[in-house]
Amino acid sequence: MKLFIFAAMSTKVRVRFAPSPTGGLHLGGVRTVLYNYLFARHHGGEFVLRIEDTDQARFVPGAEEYILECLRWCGLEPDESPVHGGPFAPYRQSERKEIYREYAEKLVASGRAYYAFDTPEELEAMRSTYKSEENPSPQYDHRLRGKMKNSLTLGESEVKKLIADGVPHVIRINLPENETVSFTDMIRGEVSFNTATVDDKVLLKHDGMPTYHLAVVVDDYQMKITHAFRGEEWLPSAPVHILLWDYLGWKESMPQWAHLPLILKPDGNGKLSKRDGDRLGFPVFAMNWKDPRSNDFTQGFRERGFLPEAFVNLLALLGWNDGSGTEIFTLEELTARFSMDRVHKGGAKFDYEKAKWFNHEWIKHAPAERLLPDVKKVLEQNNISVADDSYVVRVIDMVKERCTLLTDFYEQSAFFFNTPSTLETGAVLPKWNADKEVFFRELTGRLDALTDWSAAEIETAFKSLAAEKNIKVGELQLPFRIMLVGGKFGPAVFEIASMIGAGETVKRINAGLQQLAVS
RNA sequence: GCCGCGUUGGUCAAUCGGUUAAGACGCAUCCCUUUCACGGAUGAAUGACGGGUUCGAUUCCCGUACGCGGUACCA
Repeated sequence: MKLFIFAAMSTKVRVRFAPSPTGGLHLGGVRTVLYNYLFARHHGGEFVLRIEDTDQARFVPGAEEYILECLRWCGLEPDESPVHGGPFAPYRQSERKEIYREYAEKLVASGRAYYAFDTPEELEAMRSTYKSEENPSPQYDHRLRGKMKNSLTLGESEVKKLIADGVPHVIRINLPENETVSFTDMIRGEVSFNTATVDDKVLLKHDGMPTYHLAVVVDDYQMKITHAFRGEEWLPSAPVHILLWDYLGWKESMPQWAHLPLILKPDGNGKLSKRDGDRLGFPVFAMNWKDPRSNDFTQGFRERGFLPEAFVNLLALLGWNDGSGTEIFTLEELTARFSMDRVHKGGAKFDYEKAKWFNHEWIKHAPAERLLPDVKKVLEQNNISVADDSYVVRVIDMVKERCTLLTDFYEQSAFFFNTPSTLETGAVLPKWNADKEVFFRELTGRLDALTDWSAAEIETAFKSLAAEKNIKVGELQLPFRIMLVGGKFGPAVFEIASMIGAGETVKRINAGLQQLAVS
């Protein structure tokens, strides 16, 4: 029993999301976070955010904060991160710089890696001299490393001298000539590669920073990561990572891998990019992102009017489903049902129409109180100030089924707050006549006399006058709507009249009468 | 070029050898509603191709085609 408990504790699930802070957070990135989060929560494990900022040239200030804010908005907070802290700090690779060199040197000592002194120009020269029709991109591999400037081809004393002289160099992995590396991917099953086809990846760069290949292995090991999920684009370099786990002597603690399918552009093929969103008119980033260098601005799902619940829901279903046919899930439900073996192998084209449907579903089913802060924000952005929250709550309940995006609440409910400035008179003009004009003129009097300003009373007054005048109620409802709303949309007219009050209703009728007369 | 991974309606997808091949989005028609929606009903639309294995293949195997990813001192 004791043993069992120990085993259970030692295999506690730990996963990580490891983005590089180079720009806005792509929807595919959020999905990777989600699957990590869901898997961790499902198994009672921990979710770590690690920042992969080993490329100083691509570092973008603000990107890390942005990523954290995205996770917060989605409700996918990490247990450990640069700001949350944790037992394995630091969580920024740039702050772990010294750690990596030691392991790289260890690999050199054991012959699994070597120093390489080739300059960028020399590498370029190598590529162009060996470039041919059947080999358009020559690799620094077992066939070519013997022809390059490295500790395999140079004498020991020369290598020592070069290093002592401070000549810039990198450390590259020394891959076997012909070995099969295979592993079991949680999504794809058995995957294997031959080392002959992969190059001697740089492990440690000339500036002392590790490349992703070294850093991901060292950090996953040190942070006790049990399951490593990443995009499918990493599959080809998986053998390098697996060999590294082996060469470093950590094979027993290597995480289980899962390579997630890509999210594809809706038209054509290929990975979905920010450009596709710009081109097709939908967001790709989770939140607004402004690149501090180019000042390039990109709208996010949040600002576009998506609810985080919907965003998370739609992302979960993009590449996974539980087989039941249900599509609307809360985070809690997703956590309970998620499993990696139901993740698809093939990439999924992003469908913005379906994304909007998810949001619409969430808005329709959300309690008005949940929507209140967001709706108030939308109204305020359109210069509608809200004094009475309970009034807005009632408005939300009346119009939410008509709102696909949060931003739709503006045009769907503006008439509850402001007198419409322009009326769509064209909708009633063709059938407008003197009888109707008289009806509305008299209607104002009847309404003024009402003691109980309820929708039912208004409707009764409206209908009995119509009967007296011998006009079909249906013929009168549209004009009434146009006067109150301004257009052919919105909830039941009598409800609207009841909401905006007697004075405002009469005022709008008179204004409408005037417009219909002059036009 | 080479290596790897994929491929069920327009899109997301179920099926774990035997089904009339679910369901959802979108689309169309109808009902409800004398607005717009919501809701309800109906419909059109799918296994890339060729070989095997099998009594039986969408499902398993092998090819081919196509697509994607990788092929950096980027992640």
